[in-house]
Amino acid sequence: MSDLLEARQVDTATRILDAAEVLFVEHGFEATSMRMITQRAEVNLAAVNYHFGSKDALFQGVFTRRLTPLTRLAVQNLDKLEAEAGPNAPSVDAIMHAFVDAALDIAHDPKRGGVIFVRLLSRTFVESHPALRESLPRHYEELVARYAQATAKALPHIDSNELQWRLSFAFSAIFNAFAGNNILRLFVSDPVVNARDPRLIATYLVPFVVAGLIAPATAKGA
Amino acid sequence: MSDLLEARQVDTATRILDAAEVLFVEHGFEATSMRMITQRAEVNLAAVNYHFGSKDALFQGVFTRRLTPLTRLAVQNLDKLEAEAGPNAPSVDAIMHAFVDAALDIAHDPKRGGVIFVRLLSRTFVESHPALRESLPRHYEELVARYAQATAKALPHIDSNELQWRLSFAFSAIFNAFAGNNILRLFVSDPVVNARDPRLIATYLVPFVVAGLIAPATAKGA
DNA sequence: GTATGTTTCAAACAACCGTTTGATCGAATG
DNA sequence: CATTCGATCAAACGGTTGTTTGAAACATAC
Repeated sequence: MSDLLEARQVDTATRILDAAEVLFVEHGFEATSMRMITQRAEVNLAAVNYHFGSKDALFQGVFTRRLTPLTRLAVQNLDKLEAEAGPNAPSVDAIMHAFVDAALDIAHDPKRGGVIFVRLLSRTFVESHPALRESLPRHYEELVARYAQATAKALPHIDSNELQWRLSFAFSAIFNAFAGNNILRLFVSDPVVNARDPRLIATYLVPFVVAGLIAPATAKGA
Repeated sequence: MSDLLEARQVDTATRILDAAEVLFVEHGFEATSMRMITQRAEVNLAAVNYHFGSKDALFQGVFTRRLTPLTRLAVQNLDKLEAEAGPNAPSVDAIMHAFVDAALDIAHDPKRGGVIFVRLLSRTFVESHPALRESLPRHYEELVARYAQATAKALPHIDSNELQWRLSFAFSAIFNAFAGNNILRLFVSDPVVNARDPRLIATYLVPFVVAGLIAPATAKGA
């Protein structure tokens, strides 16, 4: 068959990954059934187990396909930043931009998952599913260590305990924002803010978390 | 039988609510089965449907029991704050403390749900389950309107669009922190920070979100 | 004591879950 | 052409899901 006309007929495994990616971010892992996935991918029900082994393994497969490009990009951005800064520490603003820009790049590139994967990744971080509690950290260890270390260098007056809390808060805000969870929408019926465009979100997001990170150290003897 | 000795034998419906509260926060709504709930509550399987009608309705029941005291307390705290400030606007720091203190009060009072309900509430906000997407906003409308309005008065130089984003980020950080989702634990194998005591969290949390809220307005023509 | 209305109970319901099976297809290899 | 091997398929697997049923147990009122 002419590989020119029918080459678009994508791989079965890829079709499954694409379908699962969308459904997981829409309904969550537990609420997404095998039958929903295979139906959307237009493949046989048994195809998931044949190609991936199990539903849990498929979940991991969805991530391993996308995760490496993202972490590599985020680390590259930080590398470049530190190279430019030379002996000085890059500013917290620049560090946070390096991270968020990596996510934005992915979000605008459908071939690397696009906004759907960014939302799925964020949602998964927040919900923390057991099937990924072991595999995800391995992918991220270097990334987080590098960013935590860079932030610590930029903020030497914040003790490491408080800084770790602040980074935790900052990433909470970042991941929730990218996950499309406009928390206000949960209780305000008609929110002014409803855009899901990550680039727009980042405009307001970065200054917010930077301000929180660089705030004066909390008094110890409270 | 003597109501003195056996009065502690609590209501069946209450036993179900208590059991469901714990299980929902531990495993999430979807992953918690009726049989898990009734087994923990030591009641018959049919009791849930008899007393609440359905699993979804039980989910709502878990919230309506606890939500009113929490929102009332949070609004009371804000009332008191504004009364003290007179014509002046309370500081953002005081406003955020009013909200967080309400959550802390609940967290330390087992009779109003304790830390378990605070975590469940936070988790539910983040995950946003369909069964509550309609009922929760009604409970919270006044609360959020009041706090948003107070914050707007304290920060007149921030336009309402940006302020709504910032509030969204701030509540993301707050709810995630109380939900016990130490995001860093997801990728750092041995986090320095691992405490779940809400009062300890709040020590670092409030300064962080306040700094983010009161940061200079983002330049518009970027 | 009898009748009334509420609560509890074991059992079963249909529907769905993730997974497995064994047959069948299709293309590449000898 | 025959064989082999990976991919696809309909069908069924055992198990769990939320919910319903009808009888039994209970308390309350007449």
